[in-house]
Amino acid sequence: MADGARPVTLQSIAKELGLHVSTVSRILNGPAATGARAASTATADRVRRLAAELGYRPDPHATGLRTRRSNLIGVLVPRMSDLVLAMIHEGIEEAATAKGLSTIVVNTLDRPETRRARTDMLIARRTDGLIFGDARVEDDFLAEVAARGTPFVLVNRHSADHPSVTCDDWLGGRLAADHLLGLGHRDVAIIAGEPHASTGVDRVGGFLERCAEAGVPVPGDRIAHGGFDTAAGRAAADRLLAADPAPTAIFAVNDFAAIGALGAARDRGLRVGEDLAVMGYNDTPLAAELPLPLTSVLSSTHEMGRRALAMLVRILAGERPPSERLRPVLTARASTGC
Amino acid sequence: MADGARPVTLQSIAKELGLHVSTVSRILNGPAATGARAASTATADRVRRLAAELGYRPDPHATGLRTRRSNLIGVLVPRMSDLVLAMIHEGIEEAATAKGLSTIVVNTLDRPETRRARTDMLIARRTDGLIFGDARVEDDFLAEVAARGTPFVLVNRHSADHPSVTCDDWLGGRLAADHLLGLGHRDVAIIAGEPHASTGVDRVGGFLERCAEAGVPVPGDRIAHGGFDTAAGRAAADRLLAADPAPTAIFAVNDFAAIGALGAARDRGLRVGEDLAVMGYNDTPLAAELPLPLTSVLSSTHEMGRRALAMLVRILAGERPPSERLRPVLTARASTGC
DNA sequence: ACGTTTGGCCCAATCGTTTGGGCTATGATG
DNA sequence: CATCATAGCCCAAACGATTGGGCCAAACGT
Repeated sequence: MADGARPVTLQSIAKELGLHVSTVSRILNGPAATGARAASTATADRVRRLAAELGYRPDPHATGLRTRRSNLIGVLVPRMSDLVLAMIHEGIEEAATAKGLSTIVVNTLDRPETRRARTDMLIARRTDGLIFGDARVEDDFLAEVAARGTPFVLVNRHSADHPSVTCDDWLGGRLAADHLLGLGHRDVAIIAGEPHASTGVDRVGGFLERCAEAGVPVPGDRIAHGGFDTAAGRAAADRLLAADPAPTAIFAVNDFAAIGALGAARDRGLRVGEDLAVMGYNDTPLAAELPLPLTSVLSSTHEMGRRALAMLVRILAGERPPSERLRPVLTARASTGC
Repeated sequence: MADGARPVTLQSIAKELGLHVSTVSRILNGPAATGARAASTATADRVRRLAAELGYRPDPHATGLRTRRSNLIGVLVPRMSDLVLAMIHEGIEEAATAKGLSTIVVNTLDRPETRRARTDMLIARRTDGLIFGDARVEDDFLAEVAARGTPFVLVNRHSADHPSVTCDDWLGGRLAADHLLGLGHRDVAIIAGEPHASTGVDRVGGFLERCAEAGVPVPGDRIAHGGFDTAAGRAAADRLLAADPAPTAIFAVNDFAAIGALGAARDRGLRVGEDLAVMGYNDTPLAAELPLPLTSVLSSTHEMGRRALAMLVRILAGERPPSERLRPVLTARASTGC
């Protein structure tokens, strides 16, 4: 506390105590090993005490300049207003804080130019590493970033063999299919999300695989692509439900899209959970609390974020950790008649 | 592009061109005024060309060390998984990018210790200024931060006379009351959110004021406090609807709380829009797309974020801009029978 | 023809830390 | 008693950019 004018630096502490700045530096920050050799315990105590009293905080600019490490991690997400990404970021931040790192988050809006510009900016800021939450199925840009030598991991979506932490979306898709098939549905439709996101692609893939195993065909016109948000979900459901006969169940690869589907169903006078089964994905906090609780598949977003950061830290330390897939869990609720 | 080993610095450019580093610095960055006096246009061109070719990016650590500016803004929010804050942040980020600034966002979870720790960290990182999205009605901490000399603005919630950009929540509350009164409701209830947030307090205040003007009393047991999320909204609505007689309309100060109320109403067999009117606040993208579209009051979150950043920039420039209140707009939908 | 301006640069200090080497007593060792 | 290790410090050179002053020559004014 109690500064006001002059910032407190190693210099000021050193002078105050009649020591050399390097001595103070080693005491305050050096690894215990060096610290021990650097000064007597008595001196070290005096230094630490004064530093605490003065509220000394090393200048990250100076440190960064010298060490070439900023302790900053860049996080790129399509947009933070997507709840899933916001929760992942909370996990990232939690883990980062524990490691003394901070994050700079940027919204790329899933737009290549924005993404490139923001990535450039993050690298120009000398972030130590990046976490991409907006990987695309075919993603040359990532290879480019890798070639430039910037360490990064992917989260939520995977791409090629770049290190990533994701939910096992393929399995999640299978679980979803399993659930609907178990309820007796034989004519199911999918709101598939954007084709460039592995999340959607895998969920659909797993779903279709399971359906195929059960001998239930899902023709192409039962699959509607589009965005991950409510409006897109509503539009997609409108298309699907316009068919005659209409499907008896809809699997949306995202809770918000599922909510849109609920709206579309209602507009058609369908009773969801009876005439039509609807399920989502991610098990957002909202899903359980909706007027009509939504069956959904939980992907542990928070945990994904934490692990992504942990993985990045390992990479920064020179390791080459393998990608991770988290286990999804299905929770059945009223929207599928449970 | 095309580096690989040695980072490109002013030095490397200067040496390559047989110039002095200071000359290169002035050309590349100095204000046009100095730039002109710094070198001939021919030299300036050569420098700029080479810099571009080599992909020179000034080292922010070095710059920051020298200039004592990091071009980083710290943003503190209760949590980014609150859609309202996420959207505000998008606005902040947009405006920040345009000014060459970046943001470090942290979640304070509305917890004082977390908040203090994260603020310390942001200051230790030498952020140029802070934006608080988690101001409290009685907030000594802000005074403390101000006393330490850290420039900041508040966004979304105001407190004391600290500079802030908020929605005119009082007016918003009045609009809400106006709407319900206009529909003939004379027994209304409020899901009021947390008492430490000015958003909730003001919305309730304006609402009550308008009701009083209309001669419609709203007794204390018609006001339920709690969180801003769906679960809290459901719990609050459960309490309110348990009364006999039950209110005919509920004003929730937040869309998510309103969604919870929708659930509670449904569980009681009430037809929202007919037996019971429910309205929210913020006009989240979700509100219009819900199975039962929600009447809500729009607070331009994006704009709020942009303005908050603009205001902070002015403060950093030494000005003392006045606080701003943005105009809310009510949109009537099916949940109030429209 | 001889100041004086000024265009075009270069010098060097500085910001705060980190870190590979000293340097000097003191105590232990042979 | 000479030698050596060691504890406990100090020195100084970075890191990369910024910035108030020079300094020199060419152009200009009278």
